Amino acid sequence: MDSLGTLRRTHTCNMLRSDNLNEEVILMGWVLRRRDHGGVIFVDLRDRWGITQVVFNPEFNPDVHAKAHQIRSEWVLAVRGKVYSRPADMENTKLDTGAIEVLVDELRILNTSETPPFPLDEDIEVSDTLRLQYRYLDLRRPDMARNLIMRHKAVQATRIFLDRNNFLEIETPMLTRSTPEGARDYLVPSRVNPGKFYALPQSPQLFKQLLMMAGMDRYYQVVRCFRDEDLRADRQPEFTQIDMELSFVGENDIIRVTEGMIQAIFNAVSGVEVNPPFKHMTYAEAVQRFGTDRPDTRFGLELIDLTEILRGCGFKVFSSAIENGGSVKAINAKGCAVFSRKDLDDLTDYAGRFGARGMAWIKIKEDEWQSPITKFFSEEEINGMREALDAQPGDLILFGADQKSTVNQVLAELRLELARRLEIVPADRYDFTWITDFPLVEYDKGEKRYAALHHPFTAPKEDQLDLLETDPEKVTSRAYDLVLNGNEIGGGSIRIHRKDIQEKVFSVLGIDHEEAQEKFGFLLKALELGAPPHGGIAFGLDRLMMILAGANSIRDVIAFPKTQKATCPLTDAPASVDRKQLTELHLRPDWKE
RNA sequence: GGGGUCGUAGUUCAGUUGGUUAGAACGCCGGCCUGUCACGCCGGAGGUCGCGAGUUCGAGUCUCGUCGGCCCCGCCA
Repeated sequence: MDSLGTLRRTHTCNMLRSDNLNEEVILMGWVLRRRDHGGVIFVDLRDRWGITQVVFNPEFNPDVHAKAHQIRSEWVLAVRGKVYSRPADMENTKLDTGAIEVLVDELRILNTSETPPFPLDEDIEVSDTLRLQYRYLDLRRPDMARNLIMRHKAVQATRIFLDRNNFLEIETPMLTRSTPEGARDYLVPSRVNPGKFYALPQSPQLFKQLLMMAGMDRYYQVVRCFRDEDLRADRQPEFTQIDMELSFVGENDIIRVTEGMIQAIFNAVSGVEVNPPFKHMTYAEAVQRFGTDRPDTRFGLELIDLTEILRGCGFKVFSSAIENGGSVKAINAKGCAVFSRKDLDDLTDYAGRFGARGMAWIKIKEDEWQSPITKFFSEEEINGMREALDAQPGDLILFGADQKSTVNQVLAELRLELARRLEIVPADRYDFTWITDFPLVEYDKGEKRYAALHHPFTAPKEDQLDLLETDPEKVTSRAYDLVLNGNEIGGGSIRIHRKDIQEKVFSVLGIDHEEAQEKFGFLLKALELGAPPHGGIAFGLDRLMMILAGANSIRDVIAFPKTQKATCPLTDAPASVDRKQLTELHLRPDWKE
């Protein structure tokens, strides 16, 4: 006889309702909580579906009741009993199953449990190390279980939607070659080929393009990607993308099909209606109005450019920033003139974290513009600012003046911080924006060369090919990002399908012919052998789920995530390996332990 | 590589100006309790104050170092 005996589960712990009265049922699950009254004993039995109260009554079955006394938290039980309605006024409206209970006639203890290292039944914040060390307990908690269930539903909806739209799910290699562009690779030494290494994919980019060249038309994959970079709340060394590529399409075809996919995901996961088409905004507009290419458009506090109004003004910090090619922009924090000196100091400190060397401000009062810097401005400049900012009494103006990129970054972050402080961010709104017309490349001052903003396979706009040689920074690419509430959740582009253009772009990026052949020869060859026009996109599943789950970190939507040091407290990975393993891999174990 | 912050009972936390026996709540253990649902009542056990050094008559508290968690910059799309 196995440990279940003859018992087999008939219902989950979230299934029984008043309709089931008098049915004999068998439930299995974990003991969330027991309430032992000496006489009657109540146990809240939990599985991933929910909670059902089961009752042990000494008058009904003394033997089972006696056995139930020893039950403790997180023991695993099988119970057989009959469904009863709870006595009048004893229903628990907090539980889906709160109208009923199961009076137990047979109890089978499937397993005992030690006292758990942290409570599973409360919303207490437990330390992350402990949660990850005992992740299997953490995942029993309803919030975490809900997140994983959500994630499953999202992936399921994705597969159904894409299948109906004639996409093929095709797997690409996890062991591939290192790519020079982009993030640091995770490397895997080759035993069979001494001194050579595979890389784990940062994305299946080249393979999915090759699949288009293979005629697969529409490809997708829910795929793990790897990047050996430092972690953040929204960055893990391994993460999952919904990766897609389509042939014979332009930007809008891809945008249309993925909007449908997002709609299907939201509907399946949370029943939230999203309404495509989503709005579009150019990169230039996003940077101008919000200081970033992933604007949170759920609230105002937009950046106002005062550069032209204040050119040559008497305040040297501003005028010299403008003379040096920078800009002056400002945010009108409506009604914030009441901010204290400390509030302003805090905001200045905050701005400092993003490179601001200071933060000028003006409080708009009924009779004056209160600020240490007002005296530097002419009446014309004051009036110009008043008009541009729509400054009204009670407002607070916050300035940024520096190189353009610094001003944008500082004010973009300041804007978010202000919105949080003012609590003006609508929590249950989903604001989608497509960002388009990105520059193809930007100049990397450190590396002294142009770097691809998206990646080196992104197509330039076809009417700007001439600019590639003369003024690469002016070239607009055919890339697009989908931004949701200030988070970049997806990005893609129409790719280069002509060999001559791909070679030209490589050369702009400082990859000479020889290097291009060595690293991307196989792609260039494929472009010579009938490559169709194609493009694609990839969505960050973890980030999307984080937003949908209302979580603060993608760790909360990943079953077994890593700590910020990229370790796993559960398995203790990464770990040392035997000398023999290293030798086999032709690695020299000569570092210090 | 850098900045910030945290580390005290199983858990979440408090701990005054450096002061003698380090507290609370929950949990745990024992007892009582037949309608609770965060059950209740009574009693009890439980501490390498992350680790190491230093200052001091005396360190949970101050200093330095170190390890770890988290947030951020750099990095990363």
